[in-house]
Amino acid sequence: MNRNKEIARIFEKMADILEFLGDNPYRIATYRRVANVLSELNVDVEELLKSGKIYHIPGIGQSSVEKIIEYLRTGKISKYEELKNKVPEDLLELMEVPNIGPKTLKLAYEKLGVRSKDDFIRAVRSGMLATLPGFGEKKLQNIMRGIELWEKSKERMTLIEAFEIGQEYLNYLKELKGIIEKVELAGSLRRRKETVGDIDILVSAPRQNWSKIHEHFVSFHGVKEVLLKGETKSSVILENARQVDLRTVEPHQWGSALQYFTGSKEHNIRIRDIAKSKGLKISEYGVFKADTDQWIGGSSEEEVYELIGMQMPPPEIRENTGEIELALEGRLPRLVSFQDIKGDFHIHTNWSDGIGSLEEMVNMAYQMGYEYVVIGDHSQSARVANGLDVERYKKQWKEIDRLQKEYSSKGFYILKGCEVDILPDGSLDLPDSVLAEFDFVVASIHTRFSQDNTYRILKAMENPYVNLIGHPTGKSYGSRQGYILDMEKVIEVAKETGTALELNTFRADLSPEYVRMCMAKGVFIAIVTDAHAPAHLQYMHLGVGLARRGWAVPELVLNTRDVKGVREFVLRKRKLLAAV
DNA sequence: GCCGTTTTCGGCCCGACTGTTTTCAGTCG
Repeated sequence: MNRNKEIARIFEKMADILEFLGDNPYRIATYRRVANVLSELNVDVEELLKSGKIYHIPGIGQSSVEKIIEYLRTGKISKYEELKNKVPEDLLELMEVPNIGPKTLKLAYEKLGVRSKDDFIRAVRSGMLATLPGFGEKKLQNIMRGIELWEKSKERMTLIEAFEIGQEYLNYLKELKGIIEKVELAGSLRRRKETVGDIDILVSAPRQNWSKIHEHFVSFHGVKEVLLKGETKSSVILENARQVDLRTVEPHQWGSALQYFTGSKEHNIRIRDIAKSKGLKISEYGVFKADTDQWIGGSSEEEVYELIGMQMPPPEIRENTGEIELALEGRLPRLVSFQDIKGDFHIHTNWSDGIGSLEEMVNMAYQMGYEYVVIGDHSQSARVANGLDVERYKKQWKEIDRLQKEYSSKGFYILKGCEVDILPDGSLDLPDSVLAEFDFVVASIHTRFSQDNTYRILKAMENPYVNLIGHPTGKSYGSRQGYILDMEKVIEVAKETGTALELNTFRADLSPEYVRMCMAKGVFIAIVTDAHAPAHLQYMHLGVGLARRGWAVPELVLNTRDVKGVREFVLRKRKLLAAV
């Protein structure tokens, strides 16, 4: 799986270099597309090669296949080795900087002998860049600001952070009651991507209101800088260095605009291509007849897709990784939705490292409209997290029993659970005799992140009382890479033992690719919030979004089961491994 | 570089904003 990403990275680099060199833009787009396809792939590229399926992946042609074969055989791609010598790598990095593109870099490289990032910054400061044609004072300022911005915000926002900012901005814009018609978050945030670059907001309103809306938008209290402000488009930087973009369209353009600004780019390119083949043209302003430019629709997203003869894929899967083909055939699966969720399997209380009391946490779960919640406080070896020993778990159970009496009449169940540590040798932090008394057991790794932990997880799954592997990859939102793990093996053993894998909303652990692998192999996932405070439970809908990105279907999401179904899941494993 | 119910050659998604121009190039999404 990692090889897919490695090859993808090389194709991405080659695209950058070719762009710098001023190569054919369509070849560059092709390289980027290959990179995108490879990194989203849920099967190892060598397998696709063996089965010949790689030749049927749209976007990957003969020439790319040859490069992939070369990489698998030699570990290198000669075309890349050759291209690498044509431009200093340090300089290419600057392609990520806002307001600096290939043309600017090329010019600086050729006319000023700029060879590195520092060279470039010196050339700006010393006024050398200003001597080039087309570089006025404003442009230089923008470039300098771009560099500052880039250095400050190299890391992207987590989905949760982006959602919170987006929601606050949304509420602020809704103050313009009667002036705006509809307002919605778009872009990668709407697609529930694990990380978000900047926040896109779309508003529909009659044209005469637009300038008032953009004025209001840039006057938001958290705005530090206005990057641009126009009639249809504005862009601001907030105090926390995050960027927010606003687009305005007329009410009848709402659907086509929302479709367009939701993306992904790869998805939209295909959509427009399909429209074109049917004699239509799609832009953010609507669906048009290609020959006459006559507007034929686009007030709703459904209508846009219907006009080009396909189902509407949910935003979360609009990545051009197979959803378009299925939508054209009318065979999109029904993905899990928040309404299907009946409980949360992994929350903490102030018995360990949470800040909510047992009662507060349970009450919040009940308020969420759930049927049950699993209390999953840490076990003893998690000392920094105030982990519980057997005696304290038993005390907690009494408290749960007391609370349960109160909630029984409401048809709500509090399941006794724990997040038991998987120790370095793969054994568990609590004896089987105690584990057997829990209703539901989550097992997680919290130590030795730098080693291959496959054996620990496999061993934990072999335990008849372990129902769910907590944050299986150890990843935490890109900030922590996660340990080395043979996920294919983990998924295989999860299937054999009847163990579920956790999709952890806070960490965005279990990537979409892995969720798709689980779905393909018939392995259950459980979406959890890992809440450490009552309010955290509300992020469940974002966890559902992450699961949908992995094409999760309700049948294989444990949270869609009622309490009886969950107990059956637990019992089935115990029987399977002959523990009862 | 990829692709084909008009095509194995000749196309390839579409538009906004900015800055430096005076009709357009560069960058972005």
